[in-house]
Amino acid sequence: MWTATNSEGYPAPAALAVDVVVLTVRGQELEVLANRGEDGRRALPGVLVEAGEDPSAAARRALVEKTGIDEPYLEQLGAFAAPGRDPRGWIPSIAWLALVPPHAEVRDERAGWVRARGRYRWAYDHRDIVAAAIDRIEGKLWWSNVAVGVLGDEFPISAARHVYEAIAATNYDPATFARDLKATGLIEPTGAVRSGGPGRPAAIYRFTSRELTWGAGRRKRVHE
Amino acid sequence: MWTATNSEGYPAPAALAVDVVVLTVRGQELEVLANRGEDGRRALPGVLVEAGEDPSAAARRALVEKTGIDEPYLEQLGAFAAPGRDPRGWIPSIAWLALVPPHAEVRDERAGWVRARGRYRWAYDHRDIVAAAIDRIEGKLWWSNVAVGVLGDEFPISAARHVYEAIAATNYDPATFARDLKATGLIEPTGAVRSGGPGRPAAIYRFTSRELTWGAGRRKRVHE
DNA sequence: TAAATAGTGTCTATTAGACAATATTAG
DNA sequence: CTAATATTGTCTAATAGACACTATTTA
Repeated sequence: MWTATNSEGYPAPAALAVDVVVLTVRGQELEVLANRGEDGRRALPGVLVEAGEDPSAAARRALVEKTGIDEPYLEQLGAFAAPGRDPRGWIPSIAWLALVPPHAEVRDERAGWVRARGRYRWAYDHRDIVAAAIDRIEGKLWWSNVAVGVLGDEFPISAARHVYEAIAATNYDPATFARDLKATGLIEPTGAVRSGGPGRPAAIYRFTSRELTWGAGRRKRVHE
Repeated sequence: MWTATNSEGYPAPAALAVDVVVLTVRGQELEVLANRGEDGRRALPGVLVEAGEDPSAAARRALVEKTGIDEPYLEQLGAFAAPGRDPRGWIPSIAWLALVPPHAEVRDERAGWVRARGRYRWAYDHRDIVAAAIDRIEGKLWWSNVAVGVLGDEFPISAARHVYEAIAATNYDPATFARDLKATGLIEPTGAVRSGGPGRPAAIYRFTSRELTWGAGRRKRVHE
């Protein structure tokens, strides 16, 4: 059991942790990066915050340890600090949501992608943290360009649709989806088209900004 | 400068704090409870989390110290833990949003209500925390029953309108407001009516639940 | 009575979902 | 050609804002 006492003589947290919910969309699934522990429980990537370190930097550090991603979309989910959450001692955690492209390299062999909505046994309070991450991204999906984290620089609308469908856990009509995504004002055509498979070549779009931006809010179906 | 070292020999946070953004609506204004410091800067009510204490309990404790409120609407805003945020040392803070009725007693004579959107000098990073609180409540206003924290058990629609207008910083048409608030499904008529001043007596409503509930989402104007 | 507030009804522009119809590619 | 995907266009129901009009109270 880790303990700490501060210079005033009072008990202090033994450490400050960050845990990162790294999400991507692979195939038709929203997936989360998880370590498999010895006891079969999954665990989120995490590190302890160092003295003088900004927690967002620690989250980025945890992410780089597991993947090659250096500039992810990263957003704070909140603090998870219930007593007893960490068996090592009093260690509050700041949870983060990261969105990365599906081709992100996974460096750690103990880590792998699992379905974000799957029913696994999670270590600590990581089940709650993953649930918070899914809620957060569902809520922001149609109001911001969060999906920028998963999509590459340039993409056809259909690729965006697959990402949105996986996050929202629903299916969108291709025509209506394209109309409504364009109406957000978050994407713009590059002018290029992409052929390849069968079917009419698709116009290629990009997000007008890769920073977090709020678009013309849209109330779209989520789930089913 | 407070410091701490954990049992493993590494630097640890000197303490864990909570800060609470206590909001209410008085008159036509969204107001926040603030302490006035010696240097003229405002500061949010806050306490240090005790060992073994749940941070939400610490937030409630900070609130009870300043007001007589025992069962506020309380929601976590997130962790604020940038290095140097607290001159006393490495003290991460978990920020909370509390919504209380306007008649809440203020016990501490150094504390008082100030306009939430006013331009004051704030201590620490409290300006950011207050801004986060305003963003949060604006965003949830028409999607949930958060306003339950400010309104009493029973109220006429006009009282709800004043609260919503202060939070959204806008004016709503009374007829349209009533129609749309009822359409959320979050309120129900008590059957009672209230007369008193001039004008037709108003039907009295209550929230169907005083716990946080999500209603039929509504995209309403905010600001102006 | 006038003034004030509450509540009903209506009109319009926008929007989301569904889906028909057309366009353009690969095989 | 057929199958597959992209894109345009149309229809409808729901919704938000505006506002006219009616209802009921106090002074």
